[in-house]
Amino acid sequence: MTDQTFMITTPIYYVNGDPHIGHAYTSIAADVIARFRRLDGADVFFLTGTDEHGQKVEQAAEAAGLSPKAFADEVSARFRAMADRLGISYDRFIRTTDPDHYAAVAALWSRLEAAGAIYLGAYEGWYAVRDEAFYGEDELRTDASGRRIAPSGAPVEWVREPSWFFRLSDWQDRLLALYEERPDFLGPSRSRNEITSFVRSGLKDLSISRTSFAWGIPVPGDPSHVVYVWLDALVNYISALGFPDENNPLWRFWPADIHLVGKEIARFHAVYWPAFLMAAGIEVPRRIYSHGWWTNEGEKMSKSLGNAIDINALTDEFGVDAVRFFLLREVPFGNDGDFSRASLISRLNTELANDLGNLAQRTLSQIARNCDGRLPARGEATEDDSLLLASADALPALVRAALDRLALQEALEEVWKVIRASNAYIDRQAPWVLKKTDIERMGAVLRVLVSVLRRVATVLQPYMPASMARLLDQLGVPPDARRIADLGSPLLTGTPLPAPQGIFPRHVAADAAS
RNA sequence: GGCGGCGUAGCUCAGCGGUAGAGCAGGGGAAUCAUAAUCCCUUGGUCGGCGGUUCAAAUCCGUCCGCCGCUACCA
Repeated sequence: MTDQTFMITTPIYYVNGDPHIGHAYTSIAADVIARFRRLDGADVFFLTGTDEHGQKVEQAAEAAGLSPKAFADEVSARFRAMADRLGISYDRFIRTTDPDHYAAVAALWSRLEAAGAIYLGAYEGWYAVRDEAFYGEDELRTDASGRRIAPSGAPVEWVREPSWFFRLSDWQDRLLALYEERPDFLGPSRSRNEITSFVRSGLKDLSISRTSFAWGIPVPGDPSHVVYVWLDALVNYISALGFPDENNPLWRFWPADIHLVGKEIARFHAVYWPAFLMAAGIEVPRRIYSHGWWTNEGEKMSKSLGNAIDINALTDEFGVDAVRFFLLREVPFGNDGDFSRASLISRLNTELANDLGNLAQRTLSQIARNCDGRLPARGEATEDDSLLLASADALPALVRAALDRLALQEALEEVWKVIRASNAYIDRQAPWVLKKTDIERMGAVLRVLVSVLRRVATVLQPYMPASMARLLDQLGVPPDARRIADLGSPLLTGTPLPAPQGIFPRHVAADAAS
Protein backbone atom coordinates (compact mmCIF):
# COMPACT_ATOMS: atom_id res chain seq x y z
CA MET A 1 0.00 0.00 0.00
CA THR A 2 2.86 2.32 0.71
CA ASP A 3 3.71 4.99 -1.86
CA GLN A 4 0.51 4.45 -3.74
CA THR A 5 -1.19 7.70 -4.72
CA PHE A 6 -4.87 8.05 -4.11
CA MET A 7 -7.17 10.91 -4.99
CA ILE A 8 -10.75 11.23 -3.84
CA THR A 9 -13.11 14.14 -4.34
CA THR A 10 -16.47 15.38 -3.23
CA PRO A 11 -18.44 17.52 -5.63
CA ILE A 12 -17.84 21.20 -5.14
CA TYR A 13 -20.97 22.43 -3.46
CA TYR A 14 -23.15 25.06 -5.06
CA VAL A 15 -23.34 28.20 -2.96
CA ASN A 16 -26.84 29.33 -3.76
CA GLY A 17 -28.03 27.74 -0.54
CA ASP A 18 -26.72 26.77 2.88
CA PRO A 19 -25.02 23.48 3.58
CA HIS A 20 -27.29 20.66 4.67
CA ILE A 21 -27.05 17.02 5.62
CA GLY A 22 -26.69 15.88 2.03
CA HIS A 23 -23.46 17.82 1.68
CA ALA A 24 -22.31 16.59 5.05
CA TYR A 25 -23.02 13.01 4.04
CA THR A 26 -20.94 13.12 0.87
CA SER A 27 -18.08 14.78 2.67
CA ILE A 28 -18.09 12.36 5.57
CA ALA A 29 -18.13 9.35 3.28
CA ALA A 30 -15.24 10.73 1.25
CA ASP A 31 -13.40 11.56 4.44
CA VAL A 32 -13.69 8.02 5.76
CA ILE A 33 -12.19 6.66 2.58
CA ALA A 34 -9.44 9.28 2.50
CA ARG A 35 -8.55 8.64 6.13
CA PHE A 36 -8.51 4.90 5.66
CA ARG A 37 -6.19 5.14 2.70
CA ARG A 38 -3.82 7.36 4.67
CA LEU A 39 -3.95 4.90 7.54
CA ASP A 40 -3.13 2.21 5.04
CA GLY A 41 -0.05 4.03 3.88
CA ALA A 42 -1.22 5.67 0.67
CA ASP A 43 -0.22 9.13 -0.51
CA VAL A 44 -3.66 10.78 -0.47
CA PHE A 45 -5.11 13.91 -1.98
CA PHE A 46 -8.62 14.71 -0.80
CA LEU A 47 -10.36 17.54 -2.60
CA THR A 48 -13.53 19.42 -1.73
CA GLY A 49 -14.75 22.96 -2.18
CA THR A 50 -17.45 25.22 -3.54
CA ASP A 51 -18.98 25.95 -6.94
CA GLU A 52 -19.72 29.65 -7.06
CA HIS A 53 -20.73 30.84 -10.51
CA GLY A 54 -23.98 30.85 -12.40
CA GLN A 55 -27.29 32.55 -12.64
CA LYS A 56 -28.68 31.20 -9.38
CA VAL A 57 -25.82 32.62 -7.39
CA GLU A 58 -26.05 35.94 -9.21
CA GLN A 59 -29.72 36.14 -8.32
CA ALA A 60 -29.29 34.99 -4.75
CA ALA A 61 -26.59 37.62 -4.30
CA GLU A 62 -28.82 40.30 -5.68
CA ALA A 63 -31.62 39.26 -3.36
CA ALA A 64 -29.17 39.48 -0.47
CA GLY A 65 -27.99 42.90 -1.60
CA LEU A 66 -24.44 41.72 -2.15
CA SER A 67 -22.08 41.41 -5.06
CA PRO A 68 -21.88 37.84 -6.37
CA LYS A 69 -18.34 37.52 -5.07
CA ALA A 70 -19.16 38.84 -1.62
CA PHE A 71 -22.16 36.56 -1.46
CA ALA A 72 -20.12 33.57 -2.59
CA ASP A 73 -17.42 34.40 -0.04
CA GLU A 74 -19.96 34.25 2.71
CA VAL A 75 -21.67 31.03 1.73
CA SER A 76 -18.42 29.32 0.80
CA ALA A 77 -17.13 30.10 4.27
CA ARG A 78 -20.15 28.35 5.75
CA PHE A 79 -19.42 25.23 3.72
CA ARG A 80 -15.84 25.33 4.82
CA ALA A 81 -16.87 25.76 8.43
CA MET A 82 -19.12 22.75 8.16
CA ALA A 83 -16.31 20.65 6.71
CA ASP A 84 -13.98 21.73 9.49
CA ARG A 85 -16.53 21.08 12.16
CA LEU A 86 -17.19 17.59 10.83
CA GLY A 87 -13.51 16.78 10.80
CA ILE A 88 -13.29 16.52 7.03
CA SER A 89 -9.59 16.02 6.32
CA TYR A 90 -9.46 17.74 2.95
CA ASP A 91 -6.10 18.57 1.43
CA ARG A 92 -7.51 21.49 -0.46
CA PHE A 93 -10.75 23.41 -0.29
CA ILE A 94 -11.04 24.74 -3.81
CA ARG A 95 -13.30 27.56 -4.93
CA THR A 96 -14.26 28.18 -8.54
CA THR A 97 -13.44 31.82 -7.89
CA ASP A 98 -9.81 30.91 -7.15
CA PRO A 99 -7.38 32.39 -9.69
CA ASP A 100 -5.75 29.07 -10.53
CA HIS A 101 -9.14 27.62 -11.31
CA TYR A 102 -9.89 30.47 -13.73
CA ALA A 103 -6.64 29.73 -15.48
CA ALA A 104 -7.37 26.01 -15.64
CA VAL A 105 -10.83 26.52 -17.11
CA ALA A 106 -9.47 28.88 -19.73
CA ALA A 107 -6.72 26.40 -20.56
CA LEU A 108 -9.12 23.51 -20.90
CA TRP A 109 -11.42 25.60 -23.08
CA SER A 110 -8.54 26.45 -25.37
CA ARG A 111 -7.54 22.82 -25.61
CA LEU A 112 -11.05 21.81 -26.53
CA GLU A 113 -11.17 24.55 -29.12
CA ALA A 114 -7.81 23.53 -30.56
CA ALA A 115 -9.01 19.96 -30.76
CA GLY A 116 -12.03 21.04 -32.76
CA ALA A 117 -14.35 19.82 -30.03
CA ILE A 118 -16.33 23.04 -29.74
CA TYR A 119 -18.04 25.42 -32.13
CA LEU A 120 -20.10 28.58 -32.04
CA GLY A 121 -23.76 28.00 -32.77
CA ALA A 122 -27.09 29.12 -31.44
CA TYR A 123 -29.18 27.71 -28.68
CA GLU A 124 -32.85 27.89 -29.35
CA GLY A 125 -35.90 26.49 -27.78
CA TRP A 126 -39.03 27.14 -25.80
CA TYR A 127 -38.14 29.31 -22.86
CA ALA A 128 -40.30 30.21 -19.89
CA VAL A 129 -39.14 33.52 -18.47
CA ARG A 130 -41.01 32.86 -15.24
CA ASP A 131 -39.25 29.52 -14.68
CA GLU A 132 -35.98 30.62 -16.26
CA ALA A 133 -35.90 27.32 -18.00
CA PHE A 134 -36.01 25.78 -21.43
CA TYR A 135 -38.54 23.09 -22.18
CA GLY A 136 -38.72 20.40 -24.82
CA GLU A 137 -41.53 20.40 -27.34
CA ASP A 138 -43.00 17.27 -25.79
CA GLU A 139 -43.18 18.78 -22.34
CA LEU A 140 -45.45 21.61 -23.43
CA ARG A 141 -49.21 21.84 -23.26
CA THR A 142 -51.57 24.19 -25.01
CA ASP A 143 -53.88 26.31 -22.91
CA ALA A 144 -57.47 27.38 -23.68
CA SER A 145 -56.40 30.32 -25.82
CA GLY A 146 -54.05 28.16 -27.86
CA ARG A 147 -50.82 29.40 -26.30
CA ARG A 148 -48.08 26.98 -25.43
CA ILE A 149 -47.42 26.69 -21.74
CA ALA A 150 -44.82 24.91 -19.63
CA PRO A 151 -45.69 22.07 -17.23
CA SER A 152 -45.56 24.70 -14.51
CA GLY A 153 -48.23 26.69 -16.29
CA ALA A 154 -45.83 29.46 -17.30
CA PRO A 155 -46.11 30.82 -20.82
CA VAL A 156 -43.17 29.99 -23.08
CA GLU A 157 -41.66 31.76 -26.04
CA TRP A 158 -39.26 30.65 -28.75
CA VAL A 159 -35.89 32.19 -28.11
CA ARG A 160 -32.58 31.96 -29.87
CA GLU A 161 -29.26 33.01 -28.44
CA PRO A 162 -25.70 32.50 -29.56
CA SER A 163 -23.89 29.77 -27.69
CA TRP A 164 -20.77 27.72 -27.84
CA PHE A 165 -21.34 24.01 -28.14
CA PHE A 166 -19.33 20.97 -27.19
CA ARG A 167 -19.51 18.12 -29.68
CA LEU A 168 -20.88 15.68 -27.14
CA SER A 169 -22.56 13.67 -29.88
CA ASP A 170 -19.10 12.58 -31.07
CA TRP A 171 -18.48 10.74 -27.82
CA GLN A 172 -21.46 8.48 -27.46
CA ASP A 173 -19.70 5.32 -28.64
CA ARG A 174 -16.55 5.96 -26.70
CA LEU A 175 -18.54 6.61 -23.52
CA LEU A 176 -20.45 3.39 -23.96
CA ALA A 177 -17.20 1.57 -24.58
CA LEU A 178 -15.79 3.10 -21.42
CA TYR A 179 -18.73 1.87 -19.30
CA GLU A 180 -18.44 -1.51 -20.95
CA GLU A 181 -14.70 -1.99 -20.60
CA ARG A 182 -14.47 -0.68 -17.08
CA PRO A 183 -17.32 -2.06 -14.99
CA ASP A 184 -16.06 -0.20 -11.93
CA PHE A 185 -16.09 3.16 -13.64
CA LEU A 186 -19.66 3.85 -12.66
CA GLY A 187 -21.41 2.75 -9.54
CA PRO A 188 -23.58 1.61 -7.96
CA SER A 189 -25.22 -0.54 -10.63
CA ARG A 190 -28.45 1.44 -10.52
CA SER A 191 -26.55 4.52 -11.52
CA ARG A 192 -24.63 2.60 -14.13
CA ASN A 193 -27.83 1.32 -15.72
CA GLU A 194 -29.43 4.72 -15.81
CA ILE A 195 -26.45 6.47 -17.29
CA THR A 196 -25.81 3.77 -19.85
CA SER A 197 -29.37 3.85 -21.04
CA PHE A 198 -29.27 7.63 -21.17
CA VAL A 199 -26.18 7.63 -23.35
CA ARG A 200 -27.48 4.82 -25.50
CA SER A 201 -30.60 6.83 -26.21
CA GLY A 202 -28.47 9.37 -28.05
CA LEU A 203 -26.44 12.42 -27.15
CA LYS A 204 -26.93 15.92 -28.44
CA ASP A 205 -24.25 18.54 -28.50
CA LEU A 206 -24.02 20.45 -25.27
CA SER A 207 -24.37 24.19 -24.91
CA ILE A 208 -21.37 25.26 -22.87
CA SER A 209 -21.63 29.04 -22.74
CA ARG A 210 -24.19 31.57 -21.61
CA THR A 211 -24.83 35.16 -22.55
CA SER A 212 -27.89 35.82 -20.39
CA PHE A 213 -25.91 36.60 -17.25
CA ALA A 214 -22.38 37.65 -16.39
CA TRP A 215 -21.34 35.83 -13.19
CA GLY A 216 -18.94 33.28 -14.52
CA ILE A 217 -15.63 32.69 -16.17
CA PRO A 218 -15.40 34.58 -19.48
CA VAL A 219 -15.02 32.47 -22.57
CA PRO A 220 -11.47 32.90 -23.90
CA GLY A 221 -11.62 35.13 -26.96
CA ASP A 222 -15.35 35.73 -26.65
CA PRO A 223 -15.93 37.61 -23.40
CA SER A 224 -19.60 38.27 -24.05
CA HIS A 225 -20.08 34.62 -23.04
CA VAL A 226 -19.41 33.00 -19.71
CA VAL A 227 -18.52 29.34 -19.40
CA TYR A 228 -21.42 27.02 -18.60
CA VAL A 229 -21.30 26.32 -14.89
CA TRP A 230 -20.96 22.58 -15.23
CA LEU A 231 -17.93 22.80 -17.45
CA ASP A 232 -16.55 25.39 -15.03
CA ALA A 233 -17.32 23.24 -12.00
CA LEU A 234 -16.03 19.91 -13.26
CA VAL A 235 -12.65 21.37 -14.13
CA ASN A 236 -12.01 21.94 -10.42
CA TYR A 237 -10.87 18.35 -10.16
CA ILE A 238 -7.85 19.08 -12.29
CA SER A 239 -7.30 22.74 -11.52
CA ALA A 240 -6.57 21.67 -7.96
CA LEU A 241 -3.71 19.56 -9.29
CA GLY A 242 -2.13 22.40 -11.21
CA PHE A 243 -3.67 21.92 -14.64
CA PRO A 244 -2.56 22.77 -17.28
CA ASP A 245 0.91 22.37 -15.75
CA GLU A 246 1.35 18.65 -15.84
CA ASN A 247 4.76 19.07 -14.27
CA ASN A 248 3.11 20.30 -11.11
CA PRO A 249 4.00 17.82 -8.36
CA LEU A 250 0.31 17.39 -7.58
CA TRP A 251 -0.40 16.17 -11.08
CA ARG A 252 0.77 12.74 -9.95
CA PHE A 253 -2.64 12.29 -8.34
CA TRP A 254 -4.43 12.31 -11.69
CA PRO A 255 -6.47 10.39 -12.71
CA ALA A 256 -8.61 10.65 -9.60
CA ASP A 257 -9.44 7.32 -8.00
CA ILE A 258 -12.94 8.25 -6.88
CA HIS A 259 -15.31 11.10 -7.61
CA LEU A 260 -17.97 10.70 -4.97
CA VAL A 261 -21.23 12.38 -5.96
CA GLY A 262 -24.91 12.54 -5.06
CA LYS A 263 -27.06 10.58 -7.44
CA GLU A 264 -28.64 13.73 -8.83
CA ILE A 265 -25.38 14.80 -10.42
CA ALA A 266 -24.08 11.40 -11.51
CA ARG A 267 -24.83 12.18 -15.13
CA PHE A 268 -22.71 15.30 -15.26
CA HIS A 269 -19.80 13.33 -13.89
CA ALA A 270 -20.28 10.16 -15.86
CA VAL A 271 -21.11 11.65 -19.25
CA TYR A 272 -19.98 15.23 -19.67
CA TRP A 273 -16.81 15.04 -17.62
CA PRO A 274 -15.19 12.03 -19.30
CA ALA A 275 -16.22 13.40 -22.68
CA PHE A 276 -14.56 16.75 -21.94
CA LEU A 277 -11.44 14.97 -20.75
CA MET A 278 -11.20 12.58 -23.66
CA ALA A 279 -11.70 15.47 -26.08
CA ALA A 280 -8.89 17.35 -24.39
CA GLY A 281 -6.63 14.32 -24.38
CA ILE A 282 -6.61 13.92 -20.62
CA GLU A 283 -7.08 10.64 -18.78
CA VAL A 284 -10.53 10.02 -17.35
CA PRO A 285 -11.06 9.37 -13.63
CA ARG A 286 -11.02 5.78 -12.41
CA ARG A 287 -14.37 5.69 -10.75
CA ILE A 288 -17.52 7.72 -10.24
CA TYR A 289 -19.75 6.57 -7.44
CA SER A 290 -23.07 8.08 -6.50
CA HIS A 291 -24.85 7.79 -3.20
CA GLY A 292 -28.49 8.20 -2.23
CA TRP A 293 -30.54 10.80 -0.46
CA TRP A 294 -31.83 11.17 3.07
CA THR A 295 -35.37 11.70 4.11
CA ASN A 296 -36.16 13.16 7.52
CA GLU A 297 -38.52 11.09 9.66
CA GLY A 298 -39.87 9.56 6.47
CA GLU A 299 -40.42 12.87 4.69
CA LYS A 300 -38.52 14.38 1.84
CA MET A 301 -36.55 17.39 2.97
CA SER A 302 -37.50 20.61 1.28
CA LYS A 303 -37.46 24.31 1.73
CA SER A 304 -41.23 24.50 1.71
CA LEU A 305 -41.60 21.93 4.48
CA GLY A 306 -38.81 23.64 6.39
CA ASN A 307 -37.67 20.25 7.65
CA ALA A 308 -34.01 20.34 6.68
CA ILE A 309 -31.80 18.70 9.27
CA ASP A 310 -29.62 21.19 11.08
CA ILE A 311 -26.27 19.48 11.09
CA ASN A 312 -24.83 21.89 13.65
CA ALA A 313 -27.62 21.29 16.13
CA LEU A 314 -27.28 17.58 15.55
CA THR A 315 -23.56 17.46 16.22
CA ASP A 316 -24.00 19.74 19.23
CA GLU A 317 -26.45 17.31 20.72
CA PHE A 318 -24.91 13.97 19.81
CA GLY A 319 -21.31 14.68 18.91
CA VAL A 320 -19.57 14.73 15.56
CA ASP A 321 -18.41 11.12 15.68
CA ALA A 322 -21.81 9.77 16.59
CA VAL A 323 -23.36 11.57 13.64
CA ARG A 324 -20.61 10.41 11.28
CA PHE A 325 -21.12 6.87 12.49
CA PHE A 326 -24.87 6.96 12.19
CA LEU A 327 -24.90 8.27 8.63
CA LEU A 328 -22.59 5.56 7.38
CA ARG A 329 -23.92 2.76 9.56
CA GLU A 330 -27.62 3.16 9.03
CA VAL A 331 -27.83 2.67 5.28
CA PRO A 332 -25.95 0.63 2.67
CA PHE A 333 -23.85 3.22 0.87
CA GLY A 334 -25.51 4.06 -2.43
CA ASN A 335 -29.06 3.55 -1.15
CA ASP A 336 -31.46 6.19 0.03
CA GLY A 337 -31.97 6.37 3.75
CA ASP A 338 -34.24 7.77 6.35
CA PHE A 339 -32.98 9.86 9.19
CA SER A 340 -34.89 9.64 12.43
CA ARG A 341 -34.05 10.62 15.97
CA ALA A 342 -35.26 7.31 17.27
CA SER A 343 -32.99 5.26 15.03
CA LEU A 344 -30.06 7.59 15.66
CA ILE A 345 -30.47 7.24 19.41
CA SER A 346 -30.98 3.51 19.12
CA ARG A 347 -27.76 3.09 17.10
CA LEU A 348 -25.79 5.24 19.47
CA ASN A 349 -26.99 3.50 22.58
CA THR A 350 -26.90 -0.04 21.27
CA GLU A 351 -23.82 -0.08 19.12
CA LEU A 352 -21.63 2.72 20.38
CA ALA A 353 -22.44 2.87 24.09
CA ASN A 354 -23.46 -0.72 24.86
CA ASP A 355 -21.48 -2.81 22.41
CA LEU A 356 -18.24 -0.91 21.93
CA GLY A 357 -18.09 1.69 24.71
CA ASN A 358 -19.07 -0.72 27.40
CA LEU A 359 -16.72 -3.41 26.11
CA ALA A 360 -13.82 -0.99 26.40
CA GLN A 361 -14.95 0.20 29.78
CA ARG A 362 -15.39 -3.23 31.34
CA THR A 363 -12.03 -4.37 29.96
CA LEU A 364 -10.09 -1.31 30.97
CA SER A 365 -11.62 -0.93 34.39
CA GLN A 366 -10.63 -4.47 35.27
CA ILE A 367 -7.09 -3.74 34.19
CA ALA A 368 -7.10 -0.55 36.20
CA ARG A 369 -8.32 -2.30 39.30
CA ASN A 370 -6.75 -5.73 39.06
CA CYS A 371 -3.58 -5.28 37.06
CA ASP A 372 -2.22 -2.24 38.78
CA GLY A 373 -3.26 -0.16 35.79
CA ARG A 374 -0.58 -1.73 33.61
CA LEU A 375 -0.94 -3.66 30.42
CA PRO A 376 -1.00 -7.32 31.48
CA ALA A 377 1.26 -9.93 29.89
CA ARG A 378 0.13 -12.16 27.08
CA GLY A 379 -0.48 -15.77 28.05
CA GLU A 380 -0.43 -18.91 26.00
CA ALA A 381 -3.38 -18.55 23.67
CA THR A 382 -6.28 -20.93 24.18
CA GLU A 383 -8.45 -21.90 21.25
CA ASP A 384 -11.01 -19.33 22.33
CA ASP A 385 -8.30 -16.66 22.45
CA SER A 386 -6.94 -17.60 19.05
CA LEU A 387 -10.32 -17.50 17.35
CA LEU A 388 -11.10 -14.04 18.63
CA LEU A 389 -7.62 -12.72 17.89
CA ALA A 390 -7.77 -14.12 14.40
CA SER A 391 -11.09 -12.41 13.69
CA ALA A 392 -9.59 -9.12 14.85
CA ASP A 393 -6.45 -9.66 12.79
CA ALA A 394 -8.63 -10.14 9.75
CA LEU A 395 -10.29 -6.75 10.14
CA PRO A 396 -7.87 -4.52 8.22
CA ALA A 397 -8.15 -6.67 5.11
CA LEU A 398 -11.91 -6.95 5.42
CA VAL A 399 -12.36 -3.22 5.91
CA ARG A 400 -9.97 -2.45 3.07
CA ALA A 401 -11.86 -4.77 0.72
CA ALA A 402 -15.22 -3.34 1.72
CA LEU A 403 -14.06 0.24 1.28
CA ASP A 404 -12.57 -0.63 -2.10
CA ARG A 405 -16.11 -1.53 -3.09
CA LEU A 406 -17.49 1.62 -1.44
CA ALA A 407 -19.32 -0.68 0.98
CA LEU A 408 -18.91 1.71 3.88
CA GLN A 409 -21.68 0.12 5.89
CA GLU A 410 -20.44 -3.41 5.35
CA ALA A 411 -17.05 -2.46 6.73
CA LEU A 412 -18.73 -1.36 9.95
CA GLU A 413 -20.73 -4.55 10.09
CA GLU A 414 -17.51 -6.58 9.95
CA VAL A 415 -16.09 -4.58 12.83
CA TRP A 416 -19.23 -5.02 14.87
CA LYS A 417 -19.16 -8.77 14.41
CA VAL A 418 -15.83 -8.73 16.20
CA ILE A 419 -17.11 -6.40 18.90
CA ARG A 420 -20.09 -8.67 19.57
CA ALA A 421 -17.83 -11.69 19.63
CA SER A 422 -15.65 -9.91 22.16
CA ASN A 423 -18.55 -9.35 24.51
CA ALA A 424 -19.40 -13.02 24.24
CA TYR A 425 -15.76 -13.90 24.87
CA ILE A 426 -15.44 -11.81 28.00
CA ASP A 427 -18.57 -13.41 29.40
CA ARG A 428 -17.30 -16.90 28.60
CA GLN A 429 -13.89 -16.24 30.08
CA ALA A 430 -15.27 -14.26 33.04
CA PRO A 431 -12.05 -12.57 34.15
CA TRP A 432 -13.87 -11.40 37.28
CA VAL A 433 -14.03 -15.06 38.29
CA LEU A 434 -10.45 -15.77 37.20
CA LYS A 435 -9.39 -12.97 39.51
CA LYS A 436 -10.04 -15.31 42.41
CA THR A 437 -8.81 -18.51 40.80
CA ASP A 438 -6.08 -17.76 38.28
CA ILE A 439 -4.84 -14.19 38.28
CA GLU A 440 -2.35 -14.82 35.50
CA ARG A 441 -5.03 -16.17 33.16
CA MET A 442 -7.19 -13.21 34.06
CA GLY A 443 -4.44 -10.92 32.81
CA ALA A 444 -4.06 -12.95 29.65
CA VAL A 445 -7.78 -12.67 28.90
CA LEU A 446 -7.75 -8.93 29.43
CA ARG A 447 -4.70 -8.67 27.24
CA VAL A 448 -6.50 -10.51 24.44
CA LEU A 449 -9.28 -7.97 24.72
CA VAL A 450 -6.87 -5.06 24.59
CA SER A 451 -5.34 -6.50 21.42
CA VAL A 452 -8.76 -6.88 19.86
CA LEU A 453 -9.87 -3.42 20.91
CA ARG A 454 -6.70 -1.95 19.50
CA ARG A 455 -7.47 -3.46 16.10
CA VAL A 456 -11.07 -2.37 16.27
CA ALA A 457 -10.15 1.17 17.25
CA THR A 458 -7.46 1.36 14.61
CA VAL A 459 -9.73 0.51 11.72
CA LEU A 460 -12.55 2.66 13.12
CA GLN A 461 -10.39 5.78 13.22
CA PRO A 462 -11.54 6.91 9.77
CA TYR A 463 -15.17 6.78 10.86
CA MET A 464 -14.80 8.31 14.32
CA PRO A 465 -11.41 10.01 14.50
CA ALA A 466 -11.75 11.83 17.81
CA SER A 467 -13.42 9.03 19.77
CA MET A 468 -11.03 6.40 18.51
CA ALA A 469 -8.06 8.60 19.36
CA ARG A 470 -9.35 8.67 22.92
CA LEU A 471 -9.83 4.92 22.96
CA LEU A 472 -6.34 4.31 21.59
CA ASP A 473 -4.98 6.64 24.27
CA GLN A 474 -6.66 4.53 26.90
CA LEU A 475 -5.35 1.34 25.35
CA GLY A 476 -1.83 2.68 25.63
CA VAL A 477 -1.21 2.87 21.89
CA PRO A 478 1.36 5.58 21.15
CA PRO A 479 0.04 8.34 18.86
CA ASP A 480 2.65 7.54 16.24
CA ALA A 481 1.74 3.84 16.11
CA ARG A 482 -1.84 3.94 14.98
CA ARG A 483 -1.60 2.99 11.34
CA ILE A 484 -2.60 -0.36 9.89
CA ALA A 485 1.04 -1.31 9.48
CA ASP A 486 1.69 -0.72 13.19
CA LEU A 487 -0.68 -3.52 14.16
CA GLY A 488 2.12 -5.98 13.51
CA SER A 489 4.04 -4.72 16.55
CA PRO A 490 2.62 -5.79 19.90
CA LEU A 491 2.15 -3.25 22.67
CA LEU A 492 4.67 -3.27 25.50
CA THR A 493 3.64 -5.36 28.45
CA GLY A 494 3.62 -3.29 31.62
CA THR A 495 2.78 -0.02 29.88
CA PRO A 496 0.85 2.11 32.37
CA LEU A 497 -2.66 2.83 31.10
CA PRO A 498 -4.53 6.01 31.88
CA ALA A 499 -7.65 5.78 34.01
CA PRO A 500 -10.49 4.53 31.81
CA GLN A 501 -13.18 6.98 30.86
CA GLY A 502 -16.36 6.31 28.93
CA ILE A 503 -15.99 6.95 25.21
CA PHE A 504 -19.66 6.96 24.24
CA PRO A 505 -22.18 8.06 26.84
CA ARG A 506 -25.65 6.62 26.56
CA HIS A 507 -28.17 9.08 25.30
CA VAL A 508 -30.97 9.38 27.78
CA ALA A 509 -33.86 11.57 26.77
CA ALA A 510 -37.59 11.80 27.03
CA ASP A 511 -37.95 10.85 23.40
CA ALA A 512 -35.52 7.95 23.53
CA ALA A 513 -37.11 4.87 22.07
CA SER A 514 -35.57 2.51 24.55
C1' G B 1 -44.73 5.32 -23.51
C1' G B 2 -39.33 3.42 -23.35
C1' C B 3 -35.37 1.58 -20.16
C1' G B 4 -34.09 -0.07 -15.22
C1' G B 5 -34.72 -1.39 -10.05
C1' C B 6 -37.37 -3.16 -5.86
C1' G B 7 -41.25 -6.31 -3.28
C1' U B 8 -37.79 -12.13 2.04
C1' A B 9 -39.53 -12.42 9.98
C1' G B 10 -43.12 -6.58 13.45
C1' C B 11 -38.86 -2.98 11.41
C1' U B 12 -34.21 -2.34 8.32
C1' C B 13 -32.06 -5.52 5.11
C1' A B 14 -28.48 -9.91 3.45
C1' G B 15 -28.93 -14.32 0.58
C1' C B 16 -29.66 -14.88 -5.81
C1' G B 17 -29.97 -23.04 -7.96
C1' G B 18 -29.15 -27.44 -3.19
C1' U B 19 -33.06 -28.58 3.72
C1' A B 20 -35.04 -19.98 4.96
C1' G B 21 -30.51 -15.69 7.50
C1' A B 22 -28.49 -11.09 10.43
C1' G B 23 -29.30 -6.75 13.38
C1' C B 24 -33.13 -4.32 15.99
C1' A B 25 -37.92 -5.18 18.37
C1' G B 26 -40.81 -9.40 21.31
C1' G B 27 -40.49 -13.84 25.01
C1' G B 28 -37.57 -16.91 28.66
C1' G B 29 -33.09 -17.68 31.41
C1' A B 30 -27.91 -16.67 33.30
C1' A B 31 -24.35 -13.58 35.14
C1' U B 32 -23.01 -9.15 38.06
C1' C B 33 -16.40 -7.08 35.63
C1' A B 34 -18.94 -2.88 33.11
C1' U B 35 -22.00 3.16 30.68
C1' A B 36 -28.86 -1.27 34.45
C1' A B 37 -24.39 -2.38 30.11
C1' U B 38 -23.43 -8.11 28.78
C1' C B 39 -24.22 -13.33 27.56
C1' C B 40 -27.28 -17.74 26.34
C1' C B 41 -31.81 -19.75 24.50
C1' U B 42 -36.22 -18.54 21.91
C1' U B 43 -41.24 -16.84 19.24
C1' G B 44 -41.80 -15.25 14.31
C1' G B 45 -41.68 -15.96 7.19
C1' U B 46 -46.61 -20.66 2.04
C1' C B 47 -39.14 -15.41 0.37
C1' G B 48 -45.76 -10.04 -3.68
C1' G B 49 -49.61 -13.50 -6.92
C1' C B 50 -49.87 -17.17 -10.82
C1' G B 51 -47.48 -20.35 -14.43
C1' G B 52 -42.96 -22.61 -16.42
C1' U B 53 -37.63 -24.74 -16.66
C1' U B 54 -34.99 -28.22 -13.28
C1' C B 55 -33.70 -34.14 -9.60
C1' A B 56 -33.88 -29.37 -6.85
C1' A B 57 -36.14 -22.09 -7.32
C1' A B 58 -36.21 -16.24 -2.78
C1' U B 59 -32.49 -17.81 -6.25
C1' C B 60 -33.50 -18.94 -13.67
C1' C B 61 -37.70 -17.77 -17.44
C1' G B 62 -42.72 -15.77 -18.47
C1' U B 63 -46.81 -13.11 -16.78
C1' C B 64 -49.72 -10.19 -13.42
C1' C B 65 -50.06 -6.78 -9.14
C1' G B 66 -47.79 -2.90 -6.11
C1' C B 67 -43.97 0.68 -5.21
C1' C B 68 -39.65 3.57 -7.06
C1' G B 69 -35.82 5.65 -10.36
C1' C B 70 -34.00 7.52 -15.19
C1' U B 71 -35.82 9.57 -19.83
C1' A B 72 -30.04 16.25 -20.76
C1' C B 73 -28.54 21.92 -20.89
C1' C B 74 -31.11 25.53 -12.65
C1' A B 75 -27.31 23.43 -9.90
